[in-house]
Amino acid sequence: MQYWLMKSEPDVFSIDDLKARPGKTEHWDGVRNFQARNFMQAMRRGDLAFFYHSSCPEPGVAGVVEIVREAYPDFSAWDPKSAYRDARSRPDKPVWYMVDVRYKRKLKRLVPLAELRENRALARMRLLARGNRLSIMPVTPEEWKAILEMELS
DNA sequence: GCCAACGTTGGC
DNA sequence: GCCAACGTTGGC
Repeated sequence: MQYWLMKSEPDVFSIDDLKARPGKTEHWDGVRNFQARNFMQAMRRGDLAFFYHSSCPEPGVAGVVEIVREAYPDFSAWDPKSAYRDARSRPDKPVWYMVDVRYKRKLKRLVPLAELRENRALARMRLLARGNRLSIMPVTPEEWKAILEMELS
C-alpha cells in the first residue's frame, strides 16, 4: 500500500465536487507531465492519496481519496472538445493515462500549505521542495501520519 | 547531445 | 499580475 498526493485546482475540480459525484468517484484526467504520469501508473487499487487544492486563495490538503481503478488511457487526450487534448496520444497508441479515485473523506479542516512548511517533520517532503511543480507525487508513511496529526491540531 | 527559448505551474 | 522554477521543444 502506497500513499500519494494529487493536486487539483478547486475552481476546476474540488474535493466537494468529487463528494457530489455519482458514486463519489471520478477519473483523474488531464495529467500531461511524464513524471506525474509515471507515478500514476505506479498507483495500485486501494492506495490512498491526499486531495490537494492548488492555485487558489488557500492552497493545502483538503481530503483523502482512494485509488479504485489503476491507470488506463486518458481519453480526454483525443477528445476534440477537451482542453487537455493532445494529438500525440491516440486510442491505438495512448501517451497519457488516468486513474479513478473515490472520495473517502474531507479533512476536519483544510491543512494549509503555509502550515505544512512550518512542520519540521515535513521538511523533506517533495511537495515542499523548492520549485516543485509535480501534480502527482508519492508521500511517505511518516509524512502521511504527520499531516493527519495536523488535521487535529 | 547541448542548450536557448518558450510555455506552464503555482505561490504570493 | 508577477515571477521563479521547471519541463519541453527544436535548432544546430
